[in-house]
This record gives sequence, C-alpha cells and structure tokens, in this order.
Amino acid sequence: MTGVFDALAADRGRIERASAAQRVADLLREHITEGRLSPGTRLSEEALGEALTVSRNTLREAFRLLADQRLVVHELNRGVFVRVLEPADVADIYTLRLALETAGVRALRSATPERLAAVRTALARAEAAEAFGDWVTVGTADLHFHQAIAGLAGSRRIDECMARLMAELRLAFAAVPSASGLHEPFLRRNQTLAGLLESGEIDDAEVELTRYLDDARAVIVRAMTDGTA
Amino acid sequence: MTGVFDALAADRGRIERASAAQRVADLLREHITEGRLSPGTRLSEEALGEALTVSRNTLREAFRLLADQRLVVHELNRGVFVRVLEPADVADIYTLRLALETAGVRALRSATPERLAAVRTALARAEAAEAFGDWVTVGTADLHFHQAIAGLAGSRRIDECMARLMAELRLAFAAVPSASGLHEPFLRRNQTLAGLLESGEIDDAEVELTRYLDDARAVIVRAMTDGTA
DNA sequence: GCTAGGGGATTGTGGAACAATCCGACAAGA
DNA sequence: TCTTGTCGGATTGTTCCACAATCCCCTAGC
Repeated sequence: MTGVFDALAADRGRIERASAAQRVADLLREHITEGRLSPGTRLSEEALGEALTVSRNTLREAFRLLADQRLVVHELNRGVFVRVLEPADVADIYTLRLALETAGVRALRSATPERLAAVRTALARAEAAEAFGDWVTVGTADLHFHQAIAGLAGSRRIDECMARLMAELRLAFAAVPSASGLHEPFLRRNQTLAGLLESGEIDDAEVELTRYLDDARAVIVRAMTDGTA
Repeated sequence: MTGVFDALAADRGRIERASAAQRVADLLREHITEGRLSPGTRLSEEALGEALTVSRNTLREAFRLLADQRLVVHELNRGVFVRVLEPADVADIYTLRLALETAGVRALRSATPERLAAVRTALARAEAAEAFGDWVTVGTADLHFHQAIAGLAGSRRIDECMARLMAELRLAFAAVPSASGLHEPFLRRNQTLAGLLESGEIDDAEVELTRYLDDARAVIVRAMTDGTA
C-alpha cells in the first residue's frame, strides 16, 4: 500500500489547522512556561475571554488541556489558577525524569542516528549560548539536551512525557531568582555525560546521570525553599 | 500543622463532587476500557449528549479529557472516535512501561511498607481469581500488580503515568479475542517476579521484568496482527 | 472575638444560533 | 469508464445568552 506520496503524507500535519481551543492553550502555555504569568495567578474566564476574544466555552476547553498538562489547576466552582509548584513536586518530577532518561541511556546502542544527533545538537546549542552569556537559552538547551537523552529510547510516549515534565519544570525555574548561576555548573556535567555516551560507556553514563539529577533537584528545591521561607 | 484530622483529610476526595464533564469522562472511559465501546466507534456529540442528557458543551469538555488520555482521538471538524490501537502503539506502551516499572524495582529498598503491601495484595488477588477461573479479574489484577511495581518508586507522577498506560493497554486487550489464555502463563511469571522482589534480588528482578515485558508485548502484538490481517 | 447570615461575583451547565467544514452524491467532460 | 467540478445535507466549531449553584467577603449580632 505504500506509495510515492509517503513523504507528503508524513507532512500532513502542516496543513491541519488547530482549533481555537488548541491555539489558546498553546498561547497560555507559552506565557506560563516563560514566567509571564506567575504561579498562583487566577485565570478569570470572563477577563481572559475578553482579552483573547474567545468565548467562555472555548476558553474552558483550553483550560482542560492545560489542566491535564498540570500547568494550571482547576478548582471546582473557584476557577483555574496557574500551578504553584511545591518542593515535593520538583522531587517527584525528578524521580520520573530519572526513569525516562535512564531508559534513553540504556537504549543507546539501538538509538537511531537522528536521535543521537539531537543530543549533540542540543549540547552544541548550550555551548554556543554560553559563549554569548545568554543563560536563558542555555537553560532551554539544557532541557532539550535531556529531552534528547530520553529520546534515545525512540518512544513517542516517552517523548511526550518528557516534554510535559520539562514544561512543568519551567514553572519551578520561574520561582528561582537567578537563572544565571543555576545552569552554569550543570553545562559542564552535560558535557561529561555526552562524552560517556559518545564512547558508549552506558553504565558510567547512568551513574553520572543519576548523580546529576540528584544534584539538580537539590539545587532547585533549596532555591525554592530559600525564596519562600 | 499535622493534626488529628489527617485521616479525614485523606478522604477529602470522597466528598468533593466531580463536575459533570468529569463524570461523563469517567463513564465513557469505563465503557471504552471494558470493550463496550469498540475502537473506531464515532462518538457523535448530538447523539451522545442526548443519551447522557448533558449539553454539547459539557460533552466536549469530557472529550478533551479523554483525548488527553489517548482513549479517543479528536479529528478537527470530523468528531471524536474511540481510539484504534496499532501494533506500533503497543510496542511503544511497553517501552514506557519498562522504564516505569524498572524505576519501581530499583527503588525497592526505599519503598514504603504500604507500597510493598500493594504488590503482594495485587498478586494475591490474581491468584484468587485464577482459582475461580475468572480470567477477566486475573487480567485486572495483573495490571494492578504491575502498577504496584511501578508504584514502588513512590512517585505520584509515575503512578498517574502508569494508570494511563494501563487504560490504554485495555484498548489492546479488547482487540484480542481470547483473554483466557492470555494471562495464564504470565501469572506464573508474576509470582517469580514477586519472589525475587521479596528476597531483594533487584538485579535479577530487573532482568526477569525486562524479559516478561518483551514476551508480553510480543504476544499481544501477534494477537493483534493475527486478528486483523 | 467569634459565629451566622446576606449579597455580590464567578463558575457550572444548558440551550440556541450561525459559520465553517466535511462527505457523499450527482453531473459534466475527456 | 474514469476523472473532475459542484452542490447540498449533516456535523462540528464557536459564540452568545440565561440561570442555577457555589464561593467569598463583609457585616451584624451575640
């Protein structure tokens, strides 16, 4: 059944417009993960609907999407609020991250060339951004690097799961004051990790990854408790 | 801050009414995972809304919830359909399952007593159901057993992720004709796996788990392709 | 200071209407 | 006969409005 139009069919997604609810959700997600909407903010149906010129119904559909991605919380009869991340949430996120990224590392030998290239590309981007002192981009590239590691498993569901985790994690980053000093030490360790992967030292990479995530979690949790307490 | 009402607070969920959309989604999920709504079925907004006596708005919110859980697919301007699982989906599900359950096995030593008890309980239920020849219940208990294994990691997000995967997997089971012979051989291996966990043989348990999931995937994929082709 | 109750604001849900889109049927042409 | 253009019915996408249910804050009363 495979024909000459397979390449076109693969790009089918490009012609499909997104629904209004989807677009609204995308927009809100962007604002939330970039910190322009701070955690705890109440998202009034009426006010937001007017601001975005969409009806309450459409907005509510968008809220459902975001709630499922844990970026907002929906309290019955009270409305939706930008998610406030507790330190316990961050710990939980890192537990899942470890599981997913470990799965990626372990699948190193059976990873496709594209997946391997994605790891290198993300690291290269982080290094380039560091040269410019652009720490926000370094942070983004860091997330992409680790997403690429989990991606080595070659699983669509793992990819989606990681993407959600990273979006959630940005909520935590937004709560941390100085993003500049946050990523610098971890870039070095990403390079170490990438080196171990390049030389195929899976077990060592796994150990390094575990330590990396433990330390990163500790740093963020501490920053969060320092900031609030 | 912890007081004498902690036990009551833990049951808070029981008194909180769910929204209509949530209830509709729960109802539909039940019908889908139990095979009463076969994959591919179109869920007409008008017909379903009338059958459940809820408005189209409410129904659409429920659809968003189910779509995010991958139990239905939403095609723009065409409607929502009960998800049809491809063999590739099953393979993907098992990749993620392996990652999550492995994380549980590895966290064995730091697992809480409740989490450990959940593993034993699920296994006992499967054995009891086997004695009655109730293979449907064996299948359910099997899913709970593996959910409990992933649960050893003690992570809320891993729990939720597994719960979704299991719901998806039921879609595949629905496509397999004889559920009776499907679970029997795997119950034995669950017992083996549980034994390794009881005696703390983490590495062996991990190996056995990996083989188990590989075999289970192969069985289901074959049953699916046999059934359709 | 605490409790009870009232009023205003917001969400939850239903319903109707219209536009946008899809799909099948039918007709015209090569 | 096969392909292509066009039309019309049916369904979804989105908006708007109405009203009940619920929450939250404020005030009165003890």
